Amino acid sequence: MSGERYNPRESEPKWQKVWDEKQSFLTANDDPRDPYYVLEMFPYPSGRIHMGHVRNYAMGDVVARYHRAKGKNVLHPMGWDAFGLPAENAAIERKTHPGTWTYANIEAMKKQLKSMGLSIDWSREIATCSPDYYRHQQTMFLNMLEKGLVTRKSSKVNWDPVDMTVLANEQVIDGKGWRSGAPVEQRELVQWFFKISDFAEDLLAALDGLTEWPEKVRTMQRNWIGKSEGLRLLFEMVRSDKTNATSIEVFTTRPDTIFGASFIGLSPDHPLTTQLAADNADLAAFVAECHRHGTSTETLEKAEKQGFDTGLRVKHPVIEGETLPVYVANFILMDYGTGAIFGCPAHDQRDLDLARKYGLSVTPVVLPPDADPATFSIDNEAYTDAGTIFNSDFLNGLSIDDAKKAIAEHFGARQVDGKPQGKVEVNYRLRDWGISRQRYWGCPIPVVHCEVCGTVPVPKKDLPVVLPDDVSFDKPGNALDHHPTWKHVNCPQCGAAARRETDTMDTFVDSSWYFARFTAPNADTPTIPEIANRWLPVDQYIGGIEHAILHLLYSRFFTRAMKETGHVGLDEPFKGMFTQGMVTHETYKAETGEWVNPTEIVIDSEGEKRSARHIQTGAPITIGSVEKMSKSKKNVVDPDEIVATYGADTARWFMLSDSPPERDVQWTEAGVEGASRFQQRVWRLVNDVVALAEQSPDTVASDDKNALDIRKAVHRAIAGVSQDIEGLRFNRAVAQIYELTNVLAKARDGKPTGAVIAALREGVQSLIQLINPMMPHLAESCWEVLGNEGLVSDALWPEVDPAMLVDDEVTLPIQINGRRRGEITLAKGMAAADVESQVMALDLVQKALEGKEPKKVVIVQDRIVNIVA
RNA sequence: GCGGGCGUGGUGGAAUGGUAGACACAAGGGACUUAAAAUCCCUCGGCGAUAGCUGUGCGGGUUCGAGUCCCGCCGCCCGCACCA
Repeated sequence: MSGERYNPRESEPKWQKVWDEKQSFLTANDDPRDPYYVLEMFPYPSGRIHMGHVRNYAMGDVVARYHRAKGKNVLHPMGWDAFGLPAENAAIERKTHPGTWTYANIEAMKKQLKSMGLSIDWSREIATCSPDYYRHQQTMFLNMLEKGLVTRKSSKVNWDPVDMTVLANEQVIDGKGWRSGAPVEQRELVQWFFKISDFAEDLLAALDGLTEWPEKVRTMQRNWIGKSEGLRLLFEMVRSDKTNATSIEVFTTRPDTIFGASFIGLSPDHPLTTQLAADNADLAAFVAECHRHGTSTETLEKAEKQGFDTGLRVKHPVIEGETLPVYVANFILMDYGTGAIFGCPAHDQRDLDLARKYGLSVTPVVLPPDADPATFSIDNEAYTDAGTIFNSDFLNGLSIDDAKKAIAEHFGARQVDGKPQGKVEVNYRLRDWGISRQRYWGCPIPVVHCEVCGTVPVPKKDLPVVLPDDVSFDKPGNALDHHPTWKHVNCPQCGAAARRETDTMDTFVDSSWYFARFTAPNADTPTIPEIANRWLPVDQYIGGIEHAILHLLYSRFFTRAMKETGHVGLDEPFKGMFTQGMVTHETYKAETGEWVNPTEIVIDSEGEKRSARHIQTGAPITIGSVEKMSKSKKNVVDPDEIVATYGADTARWFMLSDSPPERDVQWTEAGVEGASRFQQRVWRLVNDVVALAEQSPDTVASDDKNALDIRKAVHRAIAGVSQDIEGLRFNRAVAQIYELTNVLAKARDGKPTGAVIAALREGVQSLIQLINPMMPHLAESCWEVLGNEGLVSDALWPEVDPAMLVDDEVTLPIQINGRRRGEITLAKGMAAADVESQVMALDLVQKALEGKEPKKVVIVQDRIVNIVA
């Protein structure tokens, strides 16, 4: 028996079947135990899982199985983020329906996930492309429409010319579409929006309460929301025949620098610019030029500051009799603030660049600390740091903050055009969330456009608005719009011929509430609020950092919107958030420069030197850098092959060991083999101990020192592993399990007495329970060998005996002048005076002191002794 | 440019201000074997024969004591980026 190797290929499917048959991981909503909701970001059904999924779901499963063992009612569901463009591309390439392709992929991936042995309640599985799911999304869209959380407006949008659809700001990365990578163009389109900006302040403020989120993610969201406090300020215009506008409104965060103002800047898209350009061909050409360059971020960055003098002038608001020129400038954005600024070149680099180019005045008004007001001047670098206001009449001598307050009061009390000249205002960078996508494979937006009644919601009794099946992807663009009949309907209000909305929703809408749907996946309503409120927020959410802004911010907004529409009773969907690192692998390159897959090469090691050659041709292969696994670099490892070769437990164990979970992990063949060896070691240990116990049935002399040491090691491990799993430090939990295994194996090999064997028997029992969340199949097999009734998956987590964590002796390091010179083993908790007399009596101490008295003796109880000679 | 993070053996990484390098991988040596695989044992930051000295990117500081805290550099990574 003990000679047999553990065979995961036999054992893993066996236990998966047992779990299935016993419905081990089904979760009841009415279970009275404490609820615990653990969720990993659901996958896009691309057809195959990758190692990133394995890592993500291995972590989630550890958390789920641990809390199950701790007696919680654990919800651990899985679903599919099933709408999206790849299905349409596949439809074009393979002449299949996007749904056919998607559901086939779901089947394939589900099989793969099941082979991992995850403790998932598959009865709650959802696919966002199913009408059973998206009908509720349509209901909520209409609820949100009623509540004024949805608008339709014409807006300049990011247009992806490859995917032929609109992208949200968040989906544009470095000026390129997040999926297609194509440079994004600006277009003017009528779009549906969720009014996420109404929640900007709340979304920002509530970040402080998300204490179980990574600081990095919170920071990224804070920056994205981009709150800035400033002043809206009216500049009175000097009369001109070019326009009848009487004032220009600007937004500034630096009103304290108003005495240094030297021009007004307008966005090329400012209404006044547009008006002036109508009669001014040169200005029109300038604006057109700005638009040409205005699309990609890269060009923006390098673009020179350019301005166009409109000839208009405004009155300087605080310097009597002085006027300022009005420029149109290429760097001013229309959709931030008011689309107009006042330029203070001395204290803003962009303004300075423009001022130098057009010879405008540069007056410093903030004096750096220690600078001499008589000689301080600005060269080609604006001064943006703290200082004291000068050259500024009634603001002189104030700090920047005080000056801001003073000038806000000053302008608040004055009137221009019958309004206060200045008004304190808060601005956010966060824009409304444009959800319209000109695609077929998405959730239809349930409205009808009627010439008479305008935009009419589809009556709720007519939901869901279902996607038509008979679609063709022969033409580029929106197949829904191209469908011959689908969009032609009668107006639900007046009955006249009308047109269905053919935009579908951004797939980020689908993933903004799936976590709520899991709590009642078959309900007739989007949620059953009492049930959702019991489960939510998700106790532990785990996923990739790439969703730090998009998905997590949208979900936070959507949860608030669901609260306002009565579907849930809370604001924040995710109490604990964890972002795991990527899975990386070495890259391999042939002499031809082509990337080569790891399976096609063999590594030769000679000492520490490694070289690679092609298996078939023997051609030399260059070992390249370690990179994120990607198809393009061919440095991917297929989870199916790993499971087939080593088993799921080995893959899971390796994904959890060594690297801290938030950091990248490097997949190596040697590492996997190490994990696999450990699996065999555990199997052997358990079998050996069982055999020993059978031969030596008599038990327990509890004062046996060796047996006690084993028990202590076991309980230390239980305590440590529990803490590490709760803190998501899986690599440290793994290390502690190794440590315990080493202790137990050593005891097995050391001619164990009856008492030791009894302790060992208990020890391996606990060890298997500690291993269970990580290698559940192995654990079940060992559990069986140990002669337990039932499944280890159903067993409660071992209890820590606090008495076993206490040592009555402790070994203190002895430092002399901060350097370690020796150690002493004393009774734990010994009084400082007693410790001192014991330590001072030591030869090594007396030798070091050379007969002198120590200057000082520091004793930290049970930790350290430091003697200052 | 702004914001955040990180820098520890050959490698991945441990270390509530208290014995730096737990645990693992790689490497080297040995045992068992006809041989191999598997397994087990030993060594493994550097210098040194030992005692010892030295060592956590670099330079300072606080402290009885610093990988950890503070200041200043250097390097790498990530995010945002004409947001007034």
